[in-house]
Amino acid sequence: MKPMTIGRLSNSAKVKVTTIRYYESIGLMGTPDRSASGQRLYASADVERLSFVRHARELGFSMDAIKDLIGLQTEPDQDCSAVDTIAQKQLAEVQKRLAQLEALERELKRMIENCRGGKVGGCQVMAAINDHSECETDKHERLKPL
Amino acid sequence: MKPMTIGRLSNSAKVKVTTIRYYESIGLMGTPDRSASGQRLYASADVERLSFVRHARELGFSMDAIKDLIGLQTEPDQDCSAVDTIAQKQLAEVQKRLAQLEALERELKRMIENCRGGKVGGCQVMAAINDHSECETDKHERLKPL
DNA sequence: GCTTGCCTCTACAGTCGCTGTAGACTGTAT
DNA sequence: ATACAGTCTACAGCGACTGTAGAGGCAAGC
Repeated sequence: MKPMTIGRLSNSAKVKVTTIRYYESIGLMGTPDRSASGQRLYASADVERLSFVRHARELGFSMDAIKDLIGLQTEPDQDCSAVDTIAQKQLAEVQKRLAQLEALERELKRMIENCRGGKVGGCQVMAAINDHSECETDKHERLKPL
Repeated sequence: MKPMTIGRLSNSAKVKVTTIRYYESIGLMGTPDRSASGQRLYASADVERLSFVRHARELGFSMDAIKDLIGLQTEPDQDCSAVDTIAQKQLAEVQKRLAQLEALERELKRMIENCRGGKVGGCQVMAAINDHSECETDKHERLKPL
């Protein structure tokens, strides 16, 4: 069980060094031991914890949700429905976002198909952006960044 | 053609007052006339321009892309292929994002379906986040926020 | 004229989840 | 001994806004 430096942890868990320090600063990673010269020292359990965070991020969970999940992980005797709830919420958000993006895709395709070339002045794409009146995306809330 | 204040423009174009000022600060809205007391004064052309920006944002275009589109709008005699290119690029990004989210949806569904209740210690959702080894989302680049 | 109450002004800090930079120190290989 | 990669702290920046503070402007009712 020899401790590893932050760089090795970074390689093992595939999370950048700077990001690890950031996670520490927001309380996701606890405060690691330090060597005599002040370098952070990690154990293999930290690789797992950090990988867990990375996987959860890849699944689109927010930092807050991940904090909750980590909290639950440390109480293995609790009922697992809290975990299920968080995952369900995440799925619902993904599906909502999917619906928005599908509407967007239809809209963009429609715009592009109507474009027959020519000058900007008569461009149907421009016209479509300008006259958005009967567009379904209008009904949705503001789109999060792509 | 009586000029309107920023609040009326905000109502007409459905863009918040603060956002209008922000757009001005990044050069999307030009510098409006001012009343004797320093209040911004807009014309109906500004409603159209601002609505155009809002529609483009709703379609997910980046600020840079919108700047380009506005630039093109002011030269109506140019060939419209530049507009088409920007829209195509946007569609491609939407489709890429859709593919990512669909993979995510499958993954989350799989996780949740495997959950049979019980204690956190044996939770399959947790296990799925932990052991992500054969997960397709791993192959994708980092996910943008939902 | 005066008050009420909303509108507008500027300037700057905060959001999220990091990333990048500067400048100094540490550890290891040759 | 030297070179070079790794690590440290502290802080600024990203995009696209949003929120705040504190001041001044404007129209309507009394």
